[in-house]
Amino acid sequence: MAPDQVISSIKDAELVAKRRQQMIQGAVSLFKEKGFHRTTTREIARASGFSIGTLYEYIRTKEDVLFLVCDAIYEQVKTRLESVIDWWNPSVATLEQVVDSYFRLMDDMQEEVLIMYQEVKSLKKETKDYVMQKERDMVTMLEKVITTCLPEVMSNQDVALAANNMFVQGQMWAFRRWMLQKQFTLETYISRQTHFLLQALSINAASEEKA
Amino acid sequence: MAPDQVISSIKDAELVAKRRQQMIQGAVSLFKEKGFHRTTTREIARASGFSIGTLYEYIRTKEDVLFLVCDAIYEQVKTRLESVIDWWNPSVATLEQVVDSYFRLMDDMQEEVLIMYQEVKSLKKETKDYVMQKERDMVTMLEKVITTCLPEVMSNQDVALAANNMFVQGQMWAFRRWMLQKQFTLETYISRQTHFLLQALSINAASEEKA
Amino acid sequence: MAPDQVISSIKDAELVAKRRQQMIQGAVSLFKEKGFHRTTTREIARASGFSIGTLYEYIRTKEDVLFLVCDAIYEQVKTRLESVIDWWNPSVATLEQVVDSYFRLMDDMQEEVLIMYQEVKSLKKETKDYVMQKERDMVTMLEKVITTCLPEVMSNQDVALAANNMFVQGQMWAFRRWMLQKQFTLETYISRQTHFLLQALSINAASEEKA
Amino acid sequence: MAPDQVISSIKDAELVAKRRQQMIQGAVSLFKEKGFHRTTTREIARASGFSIGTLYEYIRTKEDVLFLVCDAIYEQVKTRLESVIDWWNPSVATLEQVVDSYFRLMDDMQEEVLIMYQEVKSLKKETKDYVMQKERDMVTMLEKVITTCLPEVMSNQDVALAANNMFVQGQMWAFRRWMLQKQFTLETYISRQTHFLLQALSINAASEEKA
DNA sequence: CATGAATGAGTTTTCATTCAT
DNA sequence: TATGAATGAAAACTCATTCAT
Repeated sequence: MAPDQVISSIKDAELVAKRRQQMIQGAVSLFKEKGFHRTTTREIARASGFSIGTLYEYIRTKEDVLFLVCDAIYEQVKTRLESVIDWWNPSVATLEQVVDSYFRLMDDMQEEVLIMYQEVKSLKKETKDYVMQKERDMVTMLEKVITTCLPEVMSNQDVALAANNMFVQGQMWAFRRWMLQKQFTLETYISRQTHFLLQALSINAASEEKA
Repeated sequence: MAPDQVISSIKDAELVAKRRQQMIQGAVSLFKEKGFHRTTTREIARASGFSIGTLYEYIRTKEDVLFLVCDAIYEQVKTRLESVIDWWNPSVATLEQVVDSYFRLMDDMQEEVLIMYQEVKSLKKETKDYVMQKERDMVTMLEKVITTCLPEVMSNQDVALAANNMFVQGQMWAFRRWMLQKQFTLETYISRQTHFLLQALSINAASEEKA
Repeated sequence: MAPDQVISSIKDAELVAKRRQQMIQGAVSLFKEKGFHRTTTREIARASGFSIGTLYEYIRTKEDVLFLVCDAIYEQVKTRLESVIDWWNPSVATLEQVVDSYFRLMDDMQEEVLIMYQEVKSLKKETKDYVMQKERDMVTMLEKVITTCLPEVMSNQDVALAANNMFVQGQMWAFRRWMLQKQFTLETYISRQTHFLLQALSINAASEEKA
Repeated sequence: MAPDQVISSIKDAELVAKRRQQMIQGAVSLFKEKGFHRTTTREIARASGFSIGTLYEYIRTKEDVLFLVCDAIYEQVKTRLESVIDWWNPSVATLEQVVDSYFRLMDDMQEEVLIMYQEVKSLKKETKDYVMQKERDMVTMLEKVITTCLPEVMSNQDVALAANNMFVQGQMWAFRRWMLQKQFTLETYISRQTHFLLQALSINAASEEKA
């Protein structure tokens, strides 16, 4: 479960998990405040509650911290999103429910989403790919929800597009909050975006059917 | 027009403009490649064709360069977008035309869009606000196009939301290219997004009218 | 016999000897590879087959390891050299035999000789003196061999010089191998050096006799 | 002349030469005192009379300093040795003169010779090869002197061996001073070594001639 | 006796910025 | 105006050593 791309000199796996948990917590709050590049490893150590030497017993490089953080965020989003989907009763209402939950999740995790958006690029290719795969997985999950919950048959491309849009619109609530959160409450934002989404989808489907 | 937030020791305004032009050009290509933080001022000076000493005659801090770059990018996007809008013949076709142009513009400026998305946060509040105002202006412009071109009457909120969605979907083509550009050509992306957008809007309008 | 300059917290002397044996073996192969300074105590512990904590039960500082290693090497050289000398039948042939054995010994222990040459200086005065005394002992031994085996009477100085030359020429085979071992096989090297040595000595003796 | 393996960010070549001269001087005295590994770059900078930042304008890594130092030492030895050889009047007396000068040179540069012997190994292969080539050149020079100055014809191997012996015996005066300089004055050392050398060579030649 | 997690002083290196020429 | 040498604070990372278990 723990990303073992990151090598630790500590043998006790449980301890590694615990310390990394502390580390992620400390680092996230620092990254929120000042970004990855402006945060020093010493600050991370201090915020995690241990010494710089100890920090480096659990990671190899500063980038490892970023990776751990990004991975943890994705994992959290993914877990929470999965827990909400009721695969057994597919219906438009279910879809609406998922959209609602997802948007609320994004609201909860605004800062974390920002970190992802702005810092993932600093990961080196290998680890970036790993993290992005998780994002792909989530979009795929949304695609499945859409396909399952909507009665109309849609092209794969349209499903993909809708899932992407929905995914980004959720994030948009976080990374454009300076703009949106002046004009919208979370409730109206969810409601109007859901409305748009469903109208676009059903009509789209309907019009495609006729054609 | 030139952002005079940034103070220069040089008197000759024309020269300042010229040197900053060189600077922006050099810096953009470096930021594309390695991001703001990993680019050094020496590299910027070299890429701009002058010495580090000269660089500092035209700016006060490294952040100034970032500001100049961000500002220039926004200015460029804004100018090109404005040039395309035909305010005198509002119609759905005009709207479609604007969407098309905007998406193609985003395609052209993928790298620059990425810089914006990932580096603006490194600006200090004051200058960040300045740059974001430009983004606000652009969304406002899109809102006007929507209001003007669509026959139906929509709530301000829905217009704002549609404009934001459209704006972000354009950017999404750039910052999610690793995902989207495997599945879509630019043409199909534009076509399906336009389709979704219009269906959502008109249906939305229609349904609101009835209500 | 075991260098008790180095203090251990462990009481059981036999165990101390055993562990230090492991330690020396591990350290020598590491020092050969990367030198004393570039080798870490953790690596030494691992190569010795126990933990870093255990390592420090048997030594006080990293330098102690170096001392132990140097001491062991000298001890080994000394022992092997002593074992070869036949004090009961002094003759030029015996001398030749000693030279031959010594050079072959140096050939066997090239890496160890290199460690000595390059790292002894890192010992602190006290321990360095201890180690160097062993070197002095060996030269003295060679002096005795020379005096005993050669019929001619030589000045103490000349004997000392000859012993030193011989000693260094043996080491030279190791630390100048990049140069010598392209031009000489061990056999020719031994043969020519022996030739030089004997000619110098006898002639010298002869000439001195005359004088 | 200056080793341009080592890259500097400073353009003014003269300045580079001057600063490196300062650097070498500072570093040599530190290396003499505590060796390469125990000397910090900050100490080198201070001893050179400039800041740590400036130090790094003239080199890339700490190892560069070592290379510069080793190179300078060799260059100095080589130059001084060359200057002493009188190629126009080859004779045994000339050979003796060269030996004498070389041994005195080694006496002058004892500390530097020690640095070479103990630290060259820390250079990376590439630069080590470069430095060692200089040593090879010097031995070659000695070989030429021997061949030219001695009337007898010797095998190449014997010439090479004699040159190596002579070379190492000079260095031996430096790196075994703790042993030798108690028993010998420089003068007696030179005189006896010369004696040995010549006797070995001529007799050798003589004996070979007979054979 | 053995272990290995914790520590933090110390090391090399970078780089934004200044200022004399 | 233009240059580029000089600066030093700050950063990432290492590693000998300790000590609780």
